[in-house]
Amino acid sequence: MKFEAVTIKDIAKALGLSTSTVSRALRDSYEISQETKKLVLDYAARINYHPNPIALSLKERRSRSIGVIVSEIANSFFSQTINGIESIAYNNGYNVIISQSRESADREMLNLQYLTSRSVDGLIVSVATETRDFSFFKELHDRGMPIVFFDRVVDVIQTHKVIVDNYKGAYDATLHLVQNGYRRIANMVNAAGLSISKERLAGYRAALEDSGLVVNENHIKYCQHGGMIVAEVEDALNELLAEGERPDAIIASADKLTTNCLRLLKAKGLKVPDDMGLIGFSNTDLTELLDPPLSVIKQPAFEMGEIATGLLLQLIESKRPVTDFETRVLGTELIIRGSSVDNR
Amino acid sequence: MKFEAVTIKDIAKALGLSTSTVSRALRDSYEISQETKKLVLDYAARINYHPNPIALSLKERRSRSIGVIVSEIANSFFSQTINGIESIAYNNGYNVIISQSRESADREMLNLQYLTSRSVDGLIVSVATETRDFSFFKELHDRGMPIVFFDRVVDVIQTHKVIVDNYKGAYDATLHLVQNGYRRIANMVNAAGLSISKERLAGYRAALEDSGLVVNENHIKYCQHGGMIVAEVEDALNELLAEGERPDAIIASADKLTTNCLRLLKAKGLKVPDDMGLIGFSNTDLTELLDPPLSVIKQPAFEMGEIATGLLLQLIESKRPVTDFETRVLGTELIIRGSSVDNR
DNA sequence: TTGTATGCGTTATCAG
DNA sequence: CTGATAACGCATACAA
Repeated sequence: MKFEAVTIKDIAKALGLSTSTVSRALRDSYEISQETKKLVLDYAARINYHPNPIALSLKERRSRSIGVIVSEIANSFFSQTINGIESIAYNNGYNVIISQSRESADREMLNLQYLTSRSVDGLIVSVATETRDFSFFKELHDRGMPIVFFDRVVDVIQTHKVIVDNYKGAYDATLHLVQNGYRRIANMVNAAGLSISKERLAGYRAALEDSGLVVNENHIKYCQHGGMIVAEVEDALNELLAEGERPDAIIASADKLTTNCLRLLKAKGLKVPDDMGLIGFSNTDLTELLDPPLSVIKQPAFEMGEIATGLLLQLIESKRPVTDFETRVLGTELIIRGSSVDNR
Repeated sequence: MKFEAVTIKDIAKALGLSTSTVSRALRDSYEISQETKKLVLDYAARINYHPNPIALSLKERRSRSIGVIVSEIANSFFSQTINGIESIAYNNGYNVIISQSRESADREMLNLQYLTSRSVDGLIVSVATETRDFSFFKELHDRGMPIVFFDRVVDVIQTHKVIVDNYKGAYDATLHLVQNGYRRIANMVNAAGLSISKERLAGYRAALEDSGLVVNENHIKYCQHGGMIVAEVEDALNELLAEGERPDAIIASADKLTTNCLRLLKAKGLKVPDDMGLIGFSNTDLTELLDPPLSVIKQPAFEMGEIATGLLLQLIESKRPVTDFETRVLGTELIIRGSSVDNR
């Protein structure tokens, strides 16, 4: 009853043809006469025929849909990326199915199973903080499922990846703090296992070392939940403030880490950047309207989504198995107090 | 080749049974012996069998998936709502397919067609600003497609709706401005056709009238694109500032309207709230960290998503056609300078 | 209690 | 050029 769609059969019956003829006419097959074609096409258009994608999926083992797994949709970076993904997918007639891992490895795997069993033609993934075991991804990929990773990528899987230059982003930001007189720069890092964490931490370390400063290991605090849970940021911050060598600035290597750090500092009456320098990775809106504006490292999220999708569609639609995968590295934008100072 | 899933047929062959027996055993049918059931279930579990949702969809004309249409994913309000939607859907074994209208009526209809042809079991929709003609929605709904509207609802369609008390939200905010000495309060409104625009405008009018103030029609500016395009906000703002009776405060009735207004005021060197009062509907992060914090009317987005999904699943799973639909009205939160002063 | 046949909408293969 | 038939994976009415 629900949405009684017209089928090929309806057309065939109405026109006194067979379903195969109709099917071929609709697909513009060379072996159908012009008249029949026109007849069928006109009628199909008139009664607003649309092929049933479900039937097609069953038959062709493809669904013209791509699965996306991110940790949280309600996160500016990811929602901006999804925007880019959807945009390209839409233009190419693909549908997007989005799911959230909420940083849970279990949930990530469930989503993965669901999406594959739903015959998505490919996957775009940014892995959960919790995930340690990537064998499921690997197995899937080995079986031929096209996967493109972005942001949080998986080293052990050979496929296209889209990331930003996290190393340089953190490096430049740290250097900027040094150049502005900060000497005891701490680093609040996302979950240790993530690719982005490692890269950003490395950039931070290198900038300090290149500036002739010594890295104080007590100044590096990991937050397993990436700042989602305020308490963990608070603990980390309190530890930093209680340090013998108390930091005078912080690099926050995740979006929520940055904003929650800012909240907590404000709550403690510490002014940014006078009492405490702060630069963080963030794609949140309004940072430039804070007073003073918050300095951030911003990722080209929308573009990342576009690129990832382009690469994925390429994989999906290429006839032969691809072996030379590429890692696309985009530049971050260092926005100091509301105005961009550095690009690429 | 890709993801060679095991089918019922494989199990049947391996166990020397017929596919129907296997199918029934898996569905725990009463007409299958305990032994056979156990045999089948154990084997199925062992080889990690999962029914093919596509085949199921084709057969049962249902997909255990729900379609969501919003204007923009990368908008705090909508991404928070989607978060709530996904959360409930996930708990009930439903999949969510999200699409964006980008405020275009055409695109909205395309998405609608796509989703229905993909056999979604129901729809959760917040209509595009551009949409004037709701006959497609109506037709779909009349044909039995369960639809729940949220935020921007459609009057002419009798179904569940989830909204906030936009009238009261705007009323309270306007009143608050009056009580703080503002007398010439303007209103920047989203596209005129939207339900939320009308409701918010009505609340604004009522508050002024109840305060003994006269509504100056020149103080009401519509922005067709809801503030997405900076230029339209700028034009509206410039017109307001050029008014003979120049406004001393603004109610911004949409998220982007609020933030872009703030940006422009700042650019013009007008301080909020000293030079110009401003309260807007907004679910954007960080507003409480602005200095001074921005006063906003905040919607319980996540909760709205949860409720809408609950209602939709109810519709989907109810055997008989539902006729008594309800409109769930939630309270907004008026947050003045970072601290909530009013609820419900 | 189990098996056989049919159909969901489509396309591919094989006959005419 | 066109038509009949099988198949994709599953559930079910009908047989046995």
